[in-house]
Amino acid sequence: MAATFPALIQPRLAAALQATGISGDLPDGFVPSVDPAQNPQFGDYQTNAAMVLAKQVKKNPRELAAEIVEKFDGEGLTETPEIAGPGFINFRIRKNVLEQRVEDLLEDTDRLGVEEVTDPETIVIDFSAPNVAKPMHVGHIRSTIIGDSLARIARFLGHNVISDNHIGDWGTQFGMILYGWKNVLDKEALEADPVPELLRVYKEVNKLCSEDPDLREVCKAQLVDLQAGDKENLKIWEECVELSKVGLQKIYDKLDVAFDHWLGESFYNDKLQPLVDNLVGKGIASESDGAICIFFPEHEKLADQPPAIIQKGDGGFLYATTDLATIEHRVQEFGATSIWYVVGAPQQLHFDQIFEAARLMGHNVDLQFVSFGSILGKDRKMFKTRDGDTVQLDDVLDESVARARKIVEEKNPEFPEQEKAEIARVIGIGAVKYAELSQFRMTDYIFDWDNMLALKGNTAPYLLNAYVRTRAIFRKMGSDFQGVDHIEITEAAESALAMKLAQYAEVVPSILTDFRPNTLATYIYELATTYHKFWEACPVLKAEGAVKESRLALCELTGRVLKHALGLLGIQTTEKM
RNA sequence: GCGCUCGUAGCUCAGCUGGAUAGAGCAACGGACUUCUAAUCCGUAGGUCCCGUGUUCGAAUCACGGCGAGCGUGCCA
Repeated sequence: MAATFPALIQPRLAAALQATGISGDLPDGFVPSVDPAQNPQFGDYQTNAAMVLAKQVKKNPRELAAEIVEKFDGEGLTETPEIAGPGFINFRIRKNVLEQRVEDLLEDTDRLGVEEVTDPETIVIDFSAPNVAKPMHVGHIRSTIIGDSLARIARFLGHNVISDNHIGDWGTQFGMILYGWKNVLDKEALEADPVPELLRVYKEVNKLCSEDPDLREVCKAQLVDLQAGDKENLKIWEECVELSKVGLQKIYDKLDVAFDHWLGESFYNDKLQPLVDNLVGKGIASESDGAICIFFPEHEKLADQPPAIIQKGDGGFLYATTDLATIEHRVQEFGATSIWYVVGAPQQLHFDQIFEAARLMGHNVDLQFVSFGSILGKDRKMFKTRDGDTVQLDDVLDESVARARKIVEEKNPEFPEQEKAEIARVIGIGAVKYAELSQFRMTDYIFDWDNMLALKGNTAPYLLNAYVRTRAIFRKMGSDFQGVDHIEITEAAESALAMKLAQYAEVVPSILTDFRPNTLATYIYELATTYHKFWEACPVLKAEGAVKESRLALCELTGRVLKHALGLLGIQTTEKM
C-alpha cells in the first residue's frame, strides 16, 4: 500500500527546498508541513513552508514560494503547484494518481490504507470503572464510550491493548450495603431484579444515615468487620459483587463493550500493606499527622498541594494506595509500557500525584490521564451520585432505542417486526455513542434528553443513512461488488469523494496523539456529507460503462470505510433503515 | 488563597501542534421526490471568537493580566 499523499509530497518538498539552496539555513529536523486544503478552490493539499522560512532567509514569501515551486518535481504525483495568498503553495493531486489510489484502497480490504505503527506498545486502558451495588448512571457514559473507542483504535493501529475494568468493589459504600442487606433487604425483589433492589437498599440506608449519625457508625463497623475477614459479611459481599457484575454485563452487552479483565479494587487488598511498607522503607512515603503520606517537595506544582495519603491514621487504605498497587501490577504482570486512564477531570490532582509517585517508585511506564469534562444537571452543577437520583444509563439507552423505533415506524411501517427492532437498536445505541464521541472530551455539558438522543443533523442516523445508501445500490442491482478494472473519475463530486476516502489513512493515526475520537467523528461526518452530495450529483445505476463501474467502486469503498470507521467508534451499522 | 478545565451564531457544539473570507447541526424562512432510500440535497438569514495587552508577516489558537462558569484542594472514591 502506497503512503498517504502528504507523506508522498513531503520528501519532494524537502528536495525542492534543498535545491533552492536554503536548506543550510534551516533548523535541524525541520519538516515542511503538508495539510489538506481548507477549500477545494485551493487544491487538495497546501504547505505554508515558504511563509515559515521567508524570514530566516530574508526573502519575500511569495518569491521564495516561486523558487520552491520552480524546483518542485510533481511528476507522477501532483500538477504544477500554485502560489496563492500570502505565500501558500497549493498542490493538486493528478487525476490518474487519485484513481490509482482508489484502486489500491479497494484491494486493501483489511486496513483501507491505514498503516500499523512501527513500534507497538502494550497499553492498559482503564475505563468505565463503575462502583458495584450501584447501577451506572449517565455520568459513566463518557468513560465507557470514550475508553472503548480508544481501545478499538489503538488495537487497530497495531498496539497490544489490554482493557481493564477497575470496578469499585471494596469501597466504603459496603458498610451501608451490608447493614441494608441485613435489615431492609427485600429478598423477593432481589431475586426478581437484583440491581434496582440493591440501589433501593443503598439509597434507603443512605437516607437513614443522614438522619441518624449513630447509624453511620454502625455501618462503618460493618465495613471494618468485612475488611477484617468476617465470614458472614464476606459472603454477602461476594454475592453482592456477583449480582452487580451480572447487571453491569447486561449494559455492556447493550453497548457492545468488552473488557479483557475486571480487576477491581478488592483484587489488590493484600498488596496494599506491603506496598506502603515498601514506600516507607524507600523513603518515598512518610508519617504525618498519624497518616502515611507521599509529599512531592521537588515537584514544581505538587509541592504546594496537599500530599497523597496512602494509609489513614486508623490503618485503612485509600484509592491512591490501590491505584499505585494497580500500576505495579499492570507493569509487572501485564508488561504495560503505557497506561491510559479514562477518568473525569475532577481527578486531575489525584492522577498527577500517583503518576509522580509511580515515577519516584522507578516505574518506567507512560502514564496518561485521558480526562473528560463533567455532565451537569440543569442547575449547572455536577450530578451527585450519592443522592442517587440521577438518570440511569440503562434508561438512557432504552429511551434512545424507543425514540429510534418511533421513527423507523414512521419511515418504514412495512418492515418486519424483528427488523424494525434491530434497526432501532443499532440507531438508538449508535446515537448515544456518537453524541458522546463527536464532542471534544473536555467540554462539560448539561444533560438533556433531546440533545443526547437527537436523530437529526450531525448524528448517528445521518452517518448510518450514508452507509445504507451504499448498500441500497447493490441491493437494487441484485449483486455484490464485482471488482473494477480501472477507476475513472470525471465529476467533481467523484474526486471529492475519492479524496476523502484516501484521507482515512491520514486521520486514524492522528486520533491518538491527543486522544480525540471526535476528530474521527468529524471525518466520518464529512465523508458521509461528501457521499450524500455524490449521491445527488452522480447517478450510479443509470450510468454506463467505465463511469458506472467506477461509481459502483466508489460506493463500495465508501461503504467499507464508513462501516470500518464507525466500528472504531464502537457503532454498528445496518443494511436498511 | 492555590491548582485544573472551560468561555466561539438565538440554542448545542467543531475548529489538532498559529495560516487564506471563523465552520457544522438545531431552531427560522425559501426551493428540489414519475429518479439508486427525501433519515437526503440546494439556497437565505444569523458572529465585538468573554475583555485587554503582548509576541508574530499573520492570533479563536501562543504568553501575561482581568472578568465569568464548573471542579479540585490531608485521612470518600
